[in-house]
Amino acid sequence: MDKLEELKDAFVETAGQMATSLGLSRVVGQLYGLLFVSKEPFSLDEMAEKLKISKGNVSVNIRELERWGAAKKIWTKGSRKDFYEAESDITKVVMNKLVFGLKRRMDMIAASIEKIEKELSVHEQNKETSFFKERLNVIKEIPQTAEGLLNIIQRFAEKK
Amino acid sequence: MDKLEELKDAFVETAGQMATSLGLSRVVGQLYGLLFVSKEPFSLDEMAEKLKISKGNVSVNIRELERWGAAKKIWTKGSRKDFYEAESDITKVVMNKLVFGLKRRMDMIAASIEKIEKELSVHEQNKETSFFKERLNVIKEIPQTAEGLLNIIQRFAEKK
DNA sequence: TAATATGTTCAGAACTTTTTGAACGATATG
DNA sequence: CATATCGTTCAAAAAGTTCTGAACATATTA
Repeated sequence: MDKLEELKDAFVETAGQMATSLGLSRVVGQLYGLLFVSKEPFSLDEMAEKLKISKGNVSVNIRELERWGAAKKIWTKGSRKDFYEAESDITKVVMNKLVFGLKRRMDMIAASIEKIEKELSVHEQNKETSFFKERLNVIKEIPQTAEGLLNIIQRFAEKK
Repeated sequence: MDKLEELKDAFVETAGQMATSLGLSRVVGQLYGLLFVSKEPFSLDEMAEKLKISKGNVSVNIRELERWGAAKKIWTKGSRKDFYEAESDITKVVMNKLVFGLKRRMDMIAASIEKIEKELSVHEQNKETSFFKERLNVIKEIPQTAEGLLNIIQRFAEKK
């Protein structure tokens, strides 16, 4: 195999690992990597062929990338195929996706804790409940802290 | 069932979700939650009973918590059982674990990319390789950016 | 309109992760 | 020393996740 192709493959694999490290799907990372190092856009079939995965798999994951704004469809004269290319300013897109997702989860957790706290306050008060309340107050700080951090990260990403 | 027990169960479940959101194991989160809202330490069997999971499962996961410094074994007079209680200053511990893990992965990725870059530089130079190089330079920023962010987070956590 | 070339869907297969529980070793008790 | 009570281990089961590919829908071409 061509040495250049080998290096591209290695890059695609690294992109897959990177995605995994960020809690995203491996195939999504590989697809993005593939498009990112190619000047030419690729069709579904080409992507499936290059990554040795099924067309169905590509179809689902490429649309995921499109949904995030990380890949875009290219219309090509004289072909019925959908071609895709990488949106090169990916960092912001992925960052936002991650930050937004984490924020949402933190909000859900904060809501759960508040609900418990509220129900606890209408419960009979005794030593056990007051210990529980104390603990809840400690734990409540986590989503708050996380929220603060996520804001910092977001500002950091926007500055870029 | 006792209302207070119900609320504690809800809390334990929330702790499990929180762990999941941070990329940790659900059971580890549940175990920590269980210990965290209990004044009394628990034995293996008690934890298994409360969470309705096997003793083997508890054994493995409680040691994980212990390894992180998030739970500690309590010696109790007149009992052969191991009792555990929550280390209450968990935030820093978990934060460090997460940050450290992410840093390690980013380092690995940075190394992969550098390796590719190096091999590319000894390859014949043409239009295609220079495009590839350009792209590599863009992607190289990601682990660098992440590293910077992780440092910010770490400082943030230490301030707490 | 029929045939062809696409992208999409989703049931089941393949793979991965988590959990169980029986077997085991270690330690305490009688 | 025999028995009972622990915690640990790990093979196999269960549950969860990802992938495939055949069936299908839609659009294009002849």
